[in-house]
Amino acid sequence: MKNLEIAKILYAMADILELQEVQFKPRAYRNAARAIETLSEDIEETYKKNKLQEIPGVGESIAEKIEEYIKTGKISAYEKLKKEVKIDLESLESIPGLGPKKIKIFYQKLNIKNIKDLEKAIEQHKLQKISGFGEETEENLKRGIELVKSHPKRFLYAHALPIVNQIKSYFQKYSFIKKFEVAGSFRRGKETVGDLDFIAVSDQPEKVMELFIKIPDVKEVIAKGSTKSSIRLSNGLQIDLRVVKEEEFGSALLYFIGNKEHNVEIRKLALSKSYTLNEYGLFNLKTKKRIAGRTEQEIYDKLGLQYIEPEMRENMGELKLSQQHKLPNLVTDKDIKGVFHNHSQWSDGNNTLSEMIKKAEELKLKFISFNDHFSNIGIVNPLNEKRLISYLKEIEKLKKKSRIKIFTGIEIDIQKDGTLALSNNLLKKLDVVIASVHTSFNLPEKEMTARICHALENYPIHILGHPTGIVLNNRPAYEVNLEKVYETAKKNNVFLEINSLPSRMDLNGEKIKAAKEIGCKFALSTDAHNTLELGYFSFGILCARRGWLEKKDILNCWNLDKIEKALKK
DNA sequence: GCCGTTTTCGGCCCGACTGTTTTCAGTCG
Repeated sequence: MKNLEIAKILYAMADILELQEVQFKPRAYRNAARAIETLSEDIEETYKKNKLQEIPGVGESIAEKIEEYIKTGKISAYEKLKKEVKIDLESLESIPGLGPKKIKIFYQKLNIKNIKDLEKAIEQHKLQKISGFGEETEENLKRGIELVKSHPKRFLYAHALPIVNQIKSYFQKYSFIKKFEVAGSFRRGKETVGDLDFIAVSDQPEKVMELFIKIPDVKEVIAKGSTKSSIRLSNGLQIDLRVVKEEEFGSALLYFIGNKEHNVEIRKLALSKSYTLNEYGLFNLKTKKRIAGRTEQEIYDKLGLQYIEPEMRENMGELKLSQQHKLPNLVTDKDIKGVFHNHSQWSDGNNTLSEMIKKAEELKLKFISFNDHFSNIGIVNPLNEKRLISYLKEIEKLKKKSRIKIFTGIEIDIQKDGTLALSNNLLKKLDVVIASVHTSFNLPEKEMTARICHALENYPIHILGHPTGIVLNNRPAYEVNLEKVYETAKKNNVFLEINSLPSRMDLNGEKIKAAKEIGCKFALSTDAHNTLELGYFSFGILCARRGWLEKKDILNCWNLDKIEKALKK
């Protein structure tokens, strides 16, 4: 798949054009890049079908450039732009407080091309000598560089969750704060968040701001105004807070939940209906009179839209469905009857089988599936054929005592050549076979795709475990043609895993949506290695909701009879 | 460069805060 490569080039072109102060084109390139980045189909296929211009944001000119890339591996317009601008824009733009305009000035005056040059210039206090720049700009950029170097760009959702809860309870105890809510990518349930956004309703915004910059663990106050402030915690996480009036709360939520592209589209829609929308409300364009703003629902209603769940607000076609009142009825935590893919002390888990069962009962689950490792990787204390027999015997015993349904199973490695280390006869004796890639992550795309598809086609596999192999902030996804994997999974009745571990969230929402469009079904896994993680299925639900899934798409939501039937191979 | 429920030409979302210099451009979300 060349989708990401092409998107990256278009983004880079947008950055350069912006630097050259070309009007409007940067946005056109970014729109196209984003659409290509999230395209479920291999763009070469789209090209072969002569449908490039059906991608939103792609017109004649960009289509030609994509064609050129597919044919030659290059886009000459990009090569030309690169020659004109020899600046490492990507890394410079990642520094907070530094945008295209300042980068341009630094380049023209001081020949700064990258972060290293910038650091040197700051050290020698050269920036201050440029008119319009002072000591503080230098200091801020210095801190920005340190930040970029020292902290991961994004925080895991699950790591942000306790911080969100602490901040909420910190503010909710004050009577002059009427409402306090989290927005931003956290509210949209993204698997990682870059920062946290909060909205408060209060008649005394200054007082809220004073409280905010003094919350425990603040390392730095980035900005402080009368209604909007930003701080950074000592762990590097940035937190923004905006205070609004009661009648503005809905429009403020809408704005701060985002995402940005969704906001742009919804504002354009407002304009087309002779309204204007900002964070303070929906207004009549001519009279400037307020039409709505107190709740999100009110605004959606006035725009003729069905309420859109935050997890869907990614400008991926949700607005169109909302206009037609045809949005999916998203799955919720309550719809989950049980969880797949759990480990115990039989392999690399921390708890015994019975401790895990007890916890599942406490969580009011109706079933649990045990899938300890079957592998030749020593570090996970894997099952082998001999130990598997004892494992199954113990589960049989526990089944008799348990109040909930227990599925037997294993998580087995898909070996480098696409084979599994257990015969089909033995595999068929298990209720749930999960097959995953745990070794040789660096295969070329073709080999990796063939490896996974071979396993799916030749073994009685129920679930493909963590299909991309990504470990967030740690290991990239392996190179694989996901579209082919999805198609093969569908053809062979293999459920795609939604792995709920906070560091995996694999498949994520975007990929789930693409797989759903191909017709795949999904199984929700906890991949729990202890009793605590057994409760983490809500993280997987976030992915499912971001992937537009309904109850019917997820095995875990079906009746037990239907689940058992679906697991017959 | 893209796009169309007024449009195939003329638009392209909107506002707060900072740092610098005295009225605003740049950045960010």
